[in-house]
Amino acid sequence: MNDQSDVRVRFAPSPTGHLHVGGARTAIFNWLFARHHGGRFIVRVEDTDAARSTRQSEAMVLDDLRWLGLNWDEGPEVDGPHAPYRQSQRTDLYRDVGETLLSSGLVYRCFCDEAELERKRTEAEEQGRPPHYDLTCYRLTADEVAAKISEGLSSVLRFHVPHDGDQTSVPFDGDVTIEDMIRGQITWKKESLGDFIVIRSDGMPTYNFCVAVDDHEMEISHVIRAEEHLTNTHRQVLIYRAMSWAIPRFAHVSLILGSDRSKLSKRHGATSVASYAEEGFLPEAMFNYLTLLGWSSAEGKEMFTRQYAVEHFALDRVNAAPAVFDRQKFEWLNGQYIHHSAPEYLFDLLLPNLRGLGWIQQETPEARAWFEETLMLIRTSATRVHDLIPAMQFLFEFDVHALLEHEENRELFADPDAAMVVARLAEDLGTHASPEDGDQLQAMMSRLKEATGQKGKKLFMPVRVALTGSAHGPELQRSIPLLARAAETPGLKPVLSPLERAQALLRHLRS
RNA sequence: GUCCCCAUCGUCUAGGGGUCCAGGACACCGCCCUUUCACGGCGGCAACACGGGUUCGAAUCCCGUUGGGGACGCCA
Repeated sequence: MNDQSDVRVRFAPSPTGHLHVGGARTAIFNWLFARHHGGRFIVRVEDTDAARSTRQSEAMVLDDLRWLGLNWDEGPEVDGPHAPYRQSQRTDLYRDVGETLLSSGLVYRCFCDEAELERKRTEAEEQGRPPHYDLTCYRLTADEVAAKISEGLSSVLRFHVPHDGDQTSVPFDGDVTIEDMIRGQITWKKESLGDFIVIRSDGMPTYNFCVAVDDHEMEISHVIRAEEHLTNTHRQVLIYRAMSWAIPRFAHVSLILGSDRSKLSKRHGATSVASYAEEGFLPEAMFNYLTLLGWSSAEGKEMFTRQYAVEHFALDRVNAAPAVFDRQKFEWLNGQYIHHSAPEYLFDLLLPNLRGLGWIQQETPEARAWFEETLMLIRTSATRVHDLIPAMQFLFEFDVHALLEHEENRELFADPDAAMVVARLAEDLGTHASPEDGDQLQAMMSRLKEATGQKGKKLFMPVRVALTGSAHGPELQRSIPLLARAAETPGLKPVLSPLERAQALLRHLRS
């Protein structure tokens, strides 16, 4: 690690569905670590479980990573010096290492079938023993093994954890100690470790085996991964030792928990990055929030760019305790990003929706400018991107029936004074042009004040409801001009002018 | 059950022997801003799991207890 360019880290997803937030956070920490040290960020697809892995899932996971802004230097679709980066395409490599281990006696053939193993496991558990393999096949003589093979029995390759009493002399010790960069020293005694399968009966390698082989072969310097893999580490270290390979540094990041403090899973609701994207969360906010789940900047900054995180990220500021995923804080952060987003950016995000709703019919410069001004006005009311749509609805839809279905609006116009304000408003809009800026609106309100004798809330509220259809919304000073100009902005859906709105309401109040 | 990890406000966290009757953020409550709703500003509530050590002094170090989580698979 003295030479910073030697940093090589990897994110190793199994392609069995969309990228989950836990995986995303692990990917982010790896990416941050690589970028901070000027190292390489590698993506390796762990698809040795043929039954569950699909190419479609792989594509989804890669899309999710890209959405988060995590680019990889080596991996699928990019390639690199250690290609291929899909484990299913590297099986020859694993088989070779398996053979090597078999010939040196560090791995043995095991003929026990799954049902038998299952039986032994439950038996061991009932007797309060650790559910480790009972070494039946380890004790087989060469002749017995040969006999079983000629019988046509299928077998797996099993790794033997060396113990002191072993007859075969072994070149390494079964006790394992690592210096985890987040958790410090962690030790496993060989007595607590069981022999484990390295190559399945169908010839496919198991997770713990290919991880070790690939991390070595790909020259991974730091293995940064979730804590659920912590207890696998001893197996991988044993494989490194058996092969006399240099052992990488490990850093086990704590788990992300649901509100009940168990590992975050589907039953806690949305857990995939894609589902949050669909819900209207911004990639910048997701990146920021996930980074904050376990890491904190020395300055205590809570909102930051990717660049800031790259500059300040360090593993020694990563918390060893698990973190509960707090949707409320995530929503707050997302809201902050939206409140500060450039209207141009929001407009581009929303464009497909606006087209779908018919609110924009032609993408004219005028329509674009009008929307940007609108978004500037309403962006502070949203916590998710899609909240912006209902916030703009009053500009495009006006329905007197719906308006009067609201109790508070009915009560408002039951007051003759309020109804009278609407009448004067309609008159004013009929004789003067609709106010197209704040000054004109102010002038109109002054005239209305004089004509009605009303002021304050009793003047503004009837006007607000009459023109926007609701007692709540952004400031009138800017909303009304926007509404007035919408009617004459090319490219927008044709909308009712302020005058038409006031007249429509008036007709209803009188009937 | 066995092994491993973890333990500061409800949640995310700062803190790593004295500067801590513990700081920030979200949420919540109040006030201000405001013709409404938001935004924003200000303030409030709220935590060192427990018990033993070590030390002049412990949220910080050690041991234990309790609690939580994870792993124990021919899944990854």
